[in-house]
Amino acid sequence: MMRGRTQMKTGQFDIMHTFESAQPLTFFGDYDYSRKEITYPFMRRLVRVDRFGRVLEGQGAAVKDDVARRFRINEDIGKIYSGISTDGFMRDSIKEYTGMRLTHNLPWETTLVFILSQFNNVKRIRAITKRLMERYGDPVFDSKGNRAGNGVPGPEALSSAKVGDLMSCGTGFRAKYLISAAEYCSSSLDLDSLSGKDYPSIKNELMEIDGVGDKVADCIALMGYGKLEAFPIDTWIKRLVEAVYFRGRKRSPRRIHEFASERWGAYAGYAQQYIFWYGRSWWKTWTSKNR
DNA sequence: ACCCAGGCGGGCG
DNA sequence: CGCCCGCATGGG
Repeated sequence: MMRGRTQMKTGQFDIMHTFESAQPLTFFGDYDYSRKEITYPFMRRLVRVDRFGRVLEGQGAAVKDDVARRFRINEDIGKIYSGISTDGFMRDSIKEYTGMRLTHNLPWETTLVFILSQFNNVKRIRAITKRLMERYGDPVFDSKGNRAGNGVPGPEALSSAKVGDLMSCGTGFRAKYLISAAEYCSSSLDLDSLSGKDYPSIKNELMEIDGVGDKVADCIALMGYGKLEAFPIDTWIKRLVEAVYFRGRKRSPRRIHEFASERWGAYAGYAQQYIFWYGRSWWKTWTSKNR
């Protein structure tokens, strides 16, 4: 782990891939394609980050700390790459998306986004999240003190929402899950208090939330708590792992978890992110070639 | 018209 | 334990 680094080296951070790769920031943050800058809400302030991971907007130590944690600035990604470069598929995925980093977001933001993700698509998750922010989020201010939209609504704000109101934001059948999760996380479970616990404990606690199953719990553990050994298995990961590593034979999620843990160990979550994002385009050419 | 999308809970054998 | 089903909604 390198110390004292205030910005990421070129090649270690690709801000566009990081933003686009269907992580929480994709859903509640924004990306300026010409300036190559991400903006996102944090503690009622607008935070702006450039392609080197430098903070351009947002005052205070809390903001600086959040940026460093959120983009994993002090992480040695070269070490992780060598750990997950187990074969040609992994090397190709890293080559294609070099600099794509896992983000480490706030637990509740991550929970909200991935409850919405179930049986849904990336574009729609983003649209729904944006609508919930507009309707239920607290206002966020830029460095000049001007209002710059709303933040992600906390569990308190959503616990009193009506199912019908959430559905009018497009949540569909996920409305009831979101409300019960908000109630649970604003009364029984303080998500932030889980931060110091280990991966299995966190996952078990998360799965007590109505609407959070195995896959969503792994996503929250990975992208909301930074547990890099978590390996979320969605439909893409399942069929990609089966195709690449099991000659297309069906494998249960339990066996895929075992496989990922043995193969990529403490960095399985990073492997998962690269398999997921690279594999979606790989799948199209592979299936057309093998028909 | 039909199919699918970063799943989950509930019911069944 | 594994399997099957329904579920809201919008885009291809």
